[in-house]
Amino acid sequence: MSIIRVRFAPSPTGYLHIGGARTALFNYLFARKNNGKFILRIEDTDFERSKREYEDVIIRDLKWLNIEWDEGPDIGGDYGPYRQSERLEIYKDYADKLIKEGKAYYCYCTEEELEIQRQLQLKEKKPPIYDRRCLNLTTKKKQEYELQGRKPSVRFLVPYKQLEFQDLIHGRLSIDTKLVSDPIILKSNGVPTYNFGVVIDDHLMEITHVIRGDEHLDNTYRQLLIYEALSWNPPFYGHIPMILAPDRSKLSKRHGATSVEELRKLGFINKAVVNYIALLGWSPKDNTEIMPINEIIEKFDLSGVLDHPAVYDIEKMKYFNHYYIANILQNTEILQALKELEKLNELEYNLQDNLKLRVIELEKNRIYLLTDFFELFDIIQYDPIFSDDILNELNNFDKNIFEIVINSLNEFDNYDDIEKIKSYLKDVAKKNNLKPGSIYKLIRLLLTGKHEGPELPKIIYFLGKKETIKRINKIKEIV
RNA sequence: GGCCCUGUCGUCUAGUGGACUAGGACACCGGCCCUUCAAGCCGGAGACACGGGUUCGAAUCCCGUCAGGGUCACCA
Repeated sequence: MSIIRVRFAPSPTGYLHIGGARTALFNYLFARKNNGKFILRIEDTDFERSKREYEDVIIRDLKWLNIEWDEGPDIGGDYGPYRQSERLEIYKDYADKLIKEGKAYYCYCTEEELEIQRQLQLKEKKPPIYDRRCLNLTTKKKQEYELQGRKPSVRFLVPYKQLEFQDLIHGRLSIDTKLVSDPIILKSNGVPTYNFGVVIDDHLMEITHVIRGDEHLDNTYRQLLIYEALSWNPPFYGHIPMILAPDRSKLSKRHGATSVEELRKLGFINKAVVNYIALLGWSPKDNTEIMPINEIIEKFDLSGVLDHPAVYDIEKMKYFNHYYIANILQNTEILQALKELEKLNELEYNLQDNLKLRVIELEKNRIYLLTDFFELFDIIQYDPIFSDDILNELNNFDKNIFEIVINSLNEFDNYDDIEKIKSYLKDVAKKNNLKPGSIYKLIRLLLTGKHEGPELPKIIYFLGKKETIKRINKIKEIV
């Protein structure tokens, strides 16, 4: 039994999004679970749209998710190169071989001609299938085209038959290949198209299992046919269901945060994201949800992957994030993530690690996104900003309560003990026959300019006596 | 339009002919706690798309209908 080899083969035409990340993750899980190899291959044969910077972003984001590959463009391997743009001469030989054997043919049709043809067929409500007008071109006609300056593309000649294969997720699938149009395998500029490139590379890289999105289901038949023409054994295929937007349409930018980069900027934790997307279309036998990656690997089973699409629900992912922050991550891990996040969002808090760590410890139970920590950071680092409404509210407060609050805070000394702050404030209220809520509200407003936020004793604790008094005196002058 | 795939609470799912009064999680609603917003704890509401079969028995098997998605590029 040869070793299992899988791959993730993105084209660098955009950011790594949730769907791609999940496909990569399932390949990674399958490889790790079966002690196989996971390969990253860049499919950059579309020179118009491919950009090196996208490749960099994809690699960076996969790394952020801790999805690691054994071979790839950045680290090399025995089956390289791992960028299709660096393998161009390989494909041409195989295309020539197919032509020589009569399994492929030159096509001199221009893109415009093909487009007209397609529209015509569509208009007649017929499937847009290439009519093979270039299949039996005479030498004379070919020369004529060449003289016109036309450069031919190479089309694969689809043999008509009933074709079926066993999909790892959907089971037995079949189609009548009469419905499959002869695909172009080499563009007129000599660059392979997707359907040809994957076949050649998957074979040469000895890929054993192709795990990819459902949108490739129909491509599989074309690819299977090419394997057959080349007398190669095809890999196993597993088509995982797509991830849909809440409105059940294809997930895209307009549906909010769908790229890994955006999620990171919002304050998601990599482990939480991985855990969540692993559960999109798959669940372990025992229905556990929160699992560290090694447990996911251990429990992962491709046959347990569902065959119907899943809707992406960022709210549930937020809960996972909350759970990881509150219960799983070490404070130092959170601190590290916070630092990266500050850099990413171009924020700078001049707070010592020690202080940040204390904020983390005291706040992590109520935090959903890492960015939520910044709320308390802001309070500590910056003076409050008062809106007119808040100023108004402060003016309407009983001046006596003002005095009581200021005096009490001045007399108090145990600012380094949250419990003592808490009980002290309670006592102050009691002694003066006030509802605790009223003085809490006032102090909160004075210190932060807001109605909501972290627990008040915590705020006072982090501000300390000096800063607390300073802020109160400052606002007192205005009101 | 052809072809292909799919259909369990709003969402992710458990379920593989009897253990289903259909279980869990997020979200939602209510309560407790309480100095705000939360978090936490407790409770509640909420689904087998529809119609036919097969069977003693169907969420589970078959057929049809409807609905959703994918795909039909010199994009991947």
